[in-house]
Amino acid sequence: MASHDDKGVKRSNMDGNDQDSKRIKRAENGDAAPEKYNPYLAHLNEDGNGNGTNGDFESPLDAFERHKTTAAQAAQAEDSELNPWTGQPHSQRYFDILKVRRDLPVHKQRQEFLDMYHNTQILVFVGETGSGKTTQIPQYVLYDELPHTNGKLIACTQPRRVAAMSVAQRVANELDVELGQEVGYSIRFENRTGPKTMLKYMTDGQLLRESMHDHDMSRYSCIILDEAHERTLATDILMALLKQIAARRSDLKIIVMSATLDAQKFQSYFYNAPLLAVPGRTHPVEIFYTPEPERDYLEAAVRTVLQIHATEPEGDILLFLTGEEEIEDACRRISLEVDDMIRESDAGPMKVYPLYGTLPPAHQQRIFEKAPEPLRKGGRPGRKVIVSTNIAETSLTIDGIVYVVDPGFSKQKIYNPRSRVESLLVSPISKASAQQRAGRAGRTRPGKCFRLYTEKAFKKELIEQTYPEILRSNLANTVLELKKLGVEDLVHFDLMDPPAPETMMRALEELNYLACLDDDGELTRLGGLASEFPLDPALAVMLISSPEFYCSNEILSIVSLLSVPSIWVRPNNARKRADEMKMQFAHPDGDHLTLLNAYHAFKGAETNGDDMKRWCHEHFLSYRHLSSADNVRAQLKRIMETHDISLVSTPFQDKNYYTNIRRALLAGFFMQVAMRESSNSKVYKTVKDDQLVMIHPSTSVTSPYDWVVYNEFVLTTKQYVRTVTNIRPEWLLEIAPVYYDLDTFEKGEIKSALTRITDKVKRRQAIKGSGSAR
DNA sequence: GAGCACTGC
Repeated sequence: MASHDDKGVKRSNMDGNDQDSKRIKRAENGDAAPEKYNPYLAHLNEDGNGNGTNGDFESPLDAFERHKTTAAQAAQAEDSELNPWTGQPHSQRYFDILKVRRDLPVHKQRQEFLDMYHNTQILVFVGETGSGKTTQIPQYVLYDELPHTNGKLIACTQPRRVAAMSVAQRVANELDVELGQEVGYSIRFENRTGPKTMLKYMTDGQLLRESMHDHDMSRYSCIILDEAHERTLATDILMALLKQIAARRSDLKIIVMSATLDAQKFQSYFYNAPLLAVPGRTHPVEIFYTPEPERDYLEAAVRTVLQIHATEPEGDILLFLTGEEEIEDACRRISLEVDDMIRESDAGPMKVYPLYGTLPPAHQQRIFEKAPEPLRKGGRPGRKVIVSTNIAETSLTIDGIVYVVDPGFSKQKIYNPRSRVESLLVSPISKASAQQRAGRAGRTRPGKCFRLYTEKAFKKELIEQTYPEILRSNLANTVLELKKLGVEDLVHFDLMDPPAPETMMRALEELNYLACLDDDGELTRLGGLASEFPLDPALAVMLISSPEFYCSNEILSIVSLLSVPSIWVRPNNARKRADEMKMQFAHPDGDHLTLLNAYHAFKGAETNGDDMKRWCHEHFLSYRHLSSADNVRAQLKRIMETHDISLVSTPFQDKNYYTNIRRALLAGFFMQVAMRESSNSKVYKTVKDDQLVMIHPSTSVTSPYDWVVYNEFVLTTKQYVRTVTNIRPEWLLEIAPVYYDLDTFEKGEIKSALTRITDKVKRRQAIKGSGSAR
């Protein structure tokens, strides 16, 4: 409804004067009645025209005054026999949970919280793990915002979907309501909220998406940003936006919730907002450092795990490593050594579990199995060890961990704006990360953390905080979003950590080439359309342009496949068979086309009624990722339909079926093109930035052309381009004439090659022109 | 002839 041009217009009337008047009326009622805090007399003050809670019943809430709730008052309402929000009798489970809730550290400070909340627009809340902040604070707000009186919602954002879903479920139980009614959640692909919803958990990215169509976030009376210390891209942008919105909307309250470390940074960023700190509930963790730096951290890690097993009392171990390969390797080594230990020194049994994101969920679940029993009655106790990436640092909590082994490294995304390459690099972790890792040992009882670096290194070499994502990313997508969000002046957009000017410039340049921004940096129609899609700008532009190439159905499929993790499965023990299977789908001219073939085969088998899990397994394809591509496709298709982007195909028998698709790829990816150094060479040079690259060995392109378009640049042992498709250079000049304006090219092989091609095309056109009647 | 930290729309 609101295009980005009419921002600010709708505000005055949408906020609702009648809601204000209602609020005032209620305040008068309350003030007039001396019994205003007695919920049981509340109905005597009612004017009888149903401005009460959701149903027609007497609720203790009727005596509440917005932004004046006290902890005692709220507690009394919570103790009522009837649910104050629904009028239904409270269940026994409700009262059981209530007892547990009142035991949480945060409960003691409910009044203190409310006092602060009443007196400020923005509040910084610091609570360590186990404080109960994520579940309780939104409920404290609920009892103070009284959403039923003004129809506005309370939002609580989470960086991850699972968290949004599980916390919403928990809070629905705590409030004794059905999930999706008074309490709901909203994540990509799933909106479980309804007309009654008052409290909504959501991912930070989802709130950002929403705000693209509601620049003032006018649906909400309070927005709680949880886990703000994680500094996701979405949280950083939301913080800056909310800072702006707060100035326009005095009725909007904001709570920023974070773990301890950088609370002051949040405070000073939000105009010295007041701070409330609540202690957590964890057990002490003893920290050990190595006296000398370790040369080989993998070896040291394996050794430490075995030593714990040999000498420390019962309790499970968590070892942090950086990636799949390293983890599988460590698991093998630990298992072998433990077998020796059992034979030689009667050690207890030990089960080793790998844990990383690309592991299928069923395998991930295994980490929750119990530690093994002693090998014989009265024998040494069994133990489990989990060897994990950073996923166990934030996303997954495992109870029962007593020992943590921390070599001090993780893979981190790095962005180099000069070469425009994002890559993963094994880097030292931050102090905050190290602390978080250590904390994983103290969730159920006192624990120990073995850091495989010296205390001096911890103090002197580790940075305080991991750099926020916004400083480590290509910002093309972000800049497009900001433009759509109505942020006019990017340079003065008040981000907590402003990215390097060069990164901004690169993003603007990229968007300008993609015609999403005009030369003045204004959003174009294409740019506005592109921002509607949850895609990187190049993919969005490719999708929007695809009808011009008569293949939007196919490009839609390809874009979806490129938006999910790889659909190819290649188990270590069946690589050859997996590769052979992949060859069945291979298209000699391009990996994009191979992906499409696999997808079409998948959909064909589905129509046949095959058992798809089995079919995928047999064809070494990932059922999970193909299904999620299907999901993405449906979402993108809906967006295309709402914006009248037509879905068309070239008939499959037409000889141009694949050519059209290959040409359409260039509409978005004309900047990701490489030219072969010389014929028969394996080395390519990327256009304009002259990087030397090789085609990734996973390719299905059998006879590479001199020119290829690629989906991504990966920097591993070598510089590779991955997912490549053969193209003809004359297409470049035709499809992206601005970017391929030869005057803008540095002198070199690429420029001369393109010049030759331009001349050839001109000659050919001249002949055609003179030869045909047209 | 390699690899894929994690997350999100």
